[in-house]
Amino acid sequence: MAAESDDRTQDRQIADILIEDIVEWRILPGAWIREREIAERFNVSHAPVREAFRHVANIGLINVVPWRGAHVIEVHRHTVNEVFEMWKAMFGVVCRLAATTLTEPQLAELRILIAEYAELVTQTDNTFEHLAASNRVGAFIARHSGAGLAKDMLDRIALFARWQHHVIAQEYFSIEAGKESAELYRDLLAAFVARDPDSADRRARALLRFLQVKTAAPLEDYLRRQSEAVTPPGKVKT
Amino acid sequence: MAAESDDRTQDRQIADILIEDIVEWRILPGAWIREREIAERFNVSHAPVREAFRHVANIGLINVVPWRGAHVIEVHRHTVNEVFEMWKAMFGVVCRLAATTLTEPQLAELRILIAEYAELVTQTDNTFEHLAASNRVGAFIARHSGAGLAKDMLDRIALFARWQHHVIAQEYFSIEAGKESAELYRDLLAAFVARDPDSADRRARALLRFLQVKTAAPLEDYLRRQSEAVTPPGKVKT
DNA sequence: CTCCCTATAATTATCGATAATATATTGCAT
DNA sequence: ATGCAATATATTATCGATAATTATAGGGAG
Repeated sequence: MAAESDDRTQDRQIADILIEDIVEWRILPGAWIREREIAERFNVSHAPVREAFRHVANIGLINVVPWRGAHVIEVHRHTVNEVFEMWKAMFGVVCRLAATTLTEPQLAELRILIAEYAELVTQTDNTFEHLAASNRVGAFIARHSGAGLAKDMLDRIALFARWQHHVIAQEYFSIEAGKESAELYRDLLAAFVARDPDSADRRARALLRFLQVKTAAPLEDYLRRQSEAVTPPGKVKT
Repeated sequence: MAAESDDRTQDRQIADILIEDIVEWRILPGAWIREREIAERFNVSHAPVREAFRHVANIGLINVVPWRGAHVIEVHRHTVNEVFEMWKAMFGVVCRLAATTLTEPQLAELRILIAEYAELVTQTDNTFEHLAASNRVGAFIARHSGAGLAKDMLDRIALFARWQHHVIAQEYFSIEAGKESAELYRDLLAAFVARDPDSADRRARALLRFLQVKTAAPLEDYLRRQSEAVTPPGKVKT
């Protein structure tokens, strides 16, 4: 996450695995995670686990409360909206930079990535692969935009978005939506080619706005069902 | 930083002090900081210091490299620009939210804060107090905007900006600039009162853009002098 | 039966020591 | 004198144990 520091240290490896577990909903929102439990899982002392917790907490996926442990945060309606607003804004910043910094070979590579994405959405209906391919395009732009801090922040936000969308990925993605977003990616590329930062910013936002409206309804549905399902029995504690 | 977690734990306290030291340039950019040194300074073991380093590293002010320690990052021209772009974008997001969530009493309080700021800039020429008052206004908006993640990110970005501006605070701030930015704050408040998110977004950006153009020249000067002063002798290593 | 206080158990926070790693230094061969 | 290799040193990474803290369960009073 932070400028290619080697992931050889245990705390980084553990943090990455925990993050992946949370984002893929193997560890559910609201769940408490204990140092000891994780330490035993990885056969290490709890010291590196503590540091891993700090990493994940700084990403924002868990909340560490002193002498209690850490618990995964939950998905809320206004959080979803907030993440999207941040995502649009920060992706806009990065694309603005990218419009002036991307080199010709990088643009060529980006064109290929987008073409691959456009082809993928017509070939398979595995929505997780669609998402992965889409994320690959975004990550490529971020990586080569010359952004440092902005790249880190965008990565974090995109991680959050991935987490929130994971549970509804199968619903909101369709062939037509895939084609349309591929088209929007091509528009963005055109802005890069034209070296037009303002246009890149606008089109980056437009791309995510499309995603925003596509995901709004299914996510709303999910959250409604979720809250109706768990509130009657009483507060969950585990 | 992360949702009112108690600052009673040592690692949090140490992290906060280190952050303050860096932002106020008592620990200079590029400097290496050692666990042992900090541990002795606070009369603690180095375990909490490690965690504090993780905190500061996740903020982005230092870079932890395995088996080497941590070093404060340096100020670069493109970083300055990047921070401003992020700041504008994220402040825009938060103000967009604030336009719909700020309550009437909060708006009244905000009006007072802005008035205090406007008065302050005409009474004292202590530029650090100007900055502090300005930051108070921004922090108030962020705190009551209803933003969670966005607030955290904005806080981090504002911290970065404070760090980069600290060294030129005396140069870029003038009575006229203070008056003009107070006016821009009032415009922003008007957008809040009108409950107009789009306008709030635009005016938030305009406010920071004003600061951006005001700081650009002095900061450029500083960086030029800085690089001319240190490059001839050779690479710094401490 | 409910509420409050106390004792216990579970968990984290901190410490001190040891192992692992990278850099700097020294000696040697060229 | 210079470049390379082995060694020495300094520093971090990890571990195991102890101290500090919180939540909980149980008992007693109202």
